[in-house]
Amino acid sequence: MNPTIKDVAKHANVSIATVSRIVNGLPGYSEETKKKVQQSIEALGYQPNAIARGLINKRTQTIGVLFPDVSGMLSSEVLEGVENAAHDGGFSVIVCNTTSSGKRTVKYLRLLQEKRVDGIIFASEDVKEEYYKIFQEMKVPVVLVSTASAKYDLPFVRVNDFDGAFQATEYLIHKGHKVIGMIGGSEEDPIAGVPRMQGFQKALESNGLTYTKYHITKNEGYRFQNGKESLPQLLKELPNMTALFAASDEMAIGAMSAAHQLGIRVPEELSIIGYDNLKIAEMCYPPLTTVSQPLKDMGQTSCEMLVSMIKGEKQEAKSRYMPFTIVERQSVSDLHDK
Amino acid sequence: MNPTIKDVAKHANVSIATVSRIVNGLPGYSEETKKKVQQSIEALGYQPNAIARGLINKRTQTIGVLFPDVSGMLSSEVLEGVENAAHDGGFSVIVCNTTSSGKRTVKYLRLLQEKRVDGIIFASEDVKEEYYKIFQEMKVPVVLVSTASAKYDLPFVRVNDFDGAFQATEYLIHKGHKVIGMIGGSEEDPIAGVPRMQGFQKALESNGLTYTKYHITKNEGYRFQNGKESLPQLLKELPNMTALFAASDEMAIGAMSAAHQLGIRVPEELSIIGYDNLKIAEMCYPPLTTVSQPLKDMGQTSCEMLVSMIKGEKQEAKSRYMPFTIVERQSVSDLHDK
DNA sequence: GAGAATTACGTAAACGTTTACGTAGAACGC
DNA sequence: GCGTTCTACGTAAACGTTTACGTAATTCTC
Repeated sequence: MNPTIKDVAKHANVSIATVSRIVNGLPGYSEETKKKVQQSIEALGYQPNAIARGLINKRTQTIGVLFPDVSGMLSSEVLEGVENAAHDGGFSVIVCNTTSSGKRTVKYLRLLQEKRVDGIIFASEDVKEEYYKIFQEMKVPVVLVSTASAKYDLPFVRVNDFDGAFQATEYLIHKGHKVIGMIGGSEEDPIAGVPRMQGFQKALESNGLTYTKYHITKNEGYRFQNGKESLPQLLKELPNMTALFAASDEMAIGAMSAAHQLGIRVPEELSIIGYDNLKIAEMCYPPLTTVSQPLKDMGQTSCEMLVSMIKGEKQEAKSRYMPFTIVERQSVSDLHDK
Repeated sequence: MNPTIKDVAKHANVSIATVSRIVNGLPGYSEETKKKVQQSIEALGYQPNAIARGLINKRTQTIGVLFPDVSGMLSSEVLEGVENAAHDGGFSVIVCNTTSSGKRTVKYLRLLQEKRVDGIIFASEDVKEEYYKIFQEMKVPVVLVSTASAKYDLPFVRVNDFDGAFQATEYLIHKGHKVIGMIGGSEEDPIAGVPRMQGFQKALESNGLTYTKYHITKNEGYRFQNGKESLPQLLKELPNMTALFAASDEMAIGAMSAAHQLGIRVPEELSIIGYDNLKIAEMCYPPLTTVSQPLKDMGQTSCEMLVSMIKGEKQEAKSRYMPFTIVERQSVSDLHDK
């Protein structure tokens, strides 16, 4: 098997305690023995065993990350940030794909509990009571990213969706649009669904434009297909609509795709603004104007928060709203120009 | 702290050995004590400590996955498959983002070694000697996904890129195209770069079409931007080109984007076929015809192979070429129809 | 130059499991 | 009824570390 600290000790003719001290940079040995031991380590190719270490330190230097959809573009950008910060902080990350079904989440949480992860990042999903109980049992820090919890006091990192939607809508209004529709998410979704619809509604109303429930189509998810199917619906309700706000980039691009098929030119006949700023937003044609969530940053800061909580620096890290921006590309036209 | 096996033993008035046997389903106790112990486990909320278990079993039930670009769409789809299979096999996955630079790869490999992962999945990157040495030191199974190694005998899971490129090109030829360009990857890349160019060349030549080095633009990467910049170049060399094969979907979509800007209609004036079949392939407009790599499947089977190697079922799992297919969408026109 | 403080180690317990081995009692064979 | 084989446990070592504590030798203090 791999050489252990004992082998090194024997080889260098010292005790294991001394080797341990040298490996961990603790004081208590001469320069001479240090060299001797380091040579033995080299010679044997010794690598400390993190498992044994974890057992005694009660620290695994590992965090768990739960995503409802690992392969989703949103998740993967957040993951990149998380992984980055974790690595910088000396942690590894175990990814768990909860597949947006509850049963698997609990299984994963139990697994992470058994593996004694030092902390958890929980993404894009609502925190159910069941989950929260396990969090408490585990007694490890948890931070929510791209979600939040009304019921439980857990630190989160996200953008203010109400404001984001509000400003996206006002952006369209300022471009001279008067009849604006929205492709929305789910009314059941208190995180990304409802606030974006409310922001949209508020923007219309505070700018003196009419708002009815027919201005929004509701969807189960936030996928391409949802957007594609929503456009015709919306068009039926609002035939003279000149612009629309989609609650996700995927839906926005779905709508663009539907528009192409219907022979509606974007942005000449229909302006579209999205939400997320995924990588695809600049790849589609026309490039999508959208509300940019700093996804990677969000992953990164959430992980930094978690790490500092683990290290005990901040017992109660406080939640953060991340800044969003509207990135202007070419899917929105300015009616004033005509 | 969390209750340990000792606490359970005390609570149930048995020895820790008995508790261990019951927890692990080994024989050697009466139904009566089993019940008693299970009740104690319930009462205390005992969860076995996987770290302690790992220490003694020399099995962590964890695998490491190395990607050069975690947030890339290709990686994330593969990751989903890997995660899935790992979970089914009772393993957790630690993700590592090697960021396509070598230095970090070695650091990660060392880390995985310290954490005593049971196996490694290595994706989309060339296996350098340095890495291979560590693989050997670690003495754990490794499987390559979406890559392969000429020098080292490591099992891989991938598609045959030469064939894929060949068929993609023939697809265009069968649609009546005579002047076909390619947006290629890197000549330095023996995995995804060279074989795809060779497949392209071979297809042209065996169908009696002219091939020159000007038929291919070479690129450092496989990204959107590479494709976008390549189209004008290619058009300069081949002004009467009617179709092109891009070595990745991102590049294909980059080319589509450039075409839009240049006022070239796809597919009427220019047909484009991609490679990968990422999710964006069906989201762009027009939807991209492309050669489909079963990304998720590849992740899944590579992980299944790894797990069975870990379990010792197959000492030497053999490499697998996965089937690709050409999925026809709307970015290629049939010249015979005119 | 004697006592105190410091340095440079070594010893052994602890972390939470698994498991080889031992053993007392029960069941069995005849 | 006596030896044998099971059954149902318990004991203790082992996995590879960290670390509190002990101790001998060295250095310092005056």
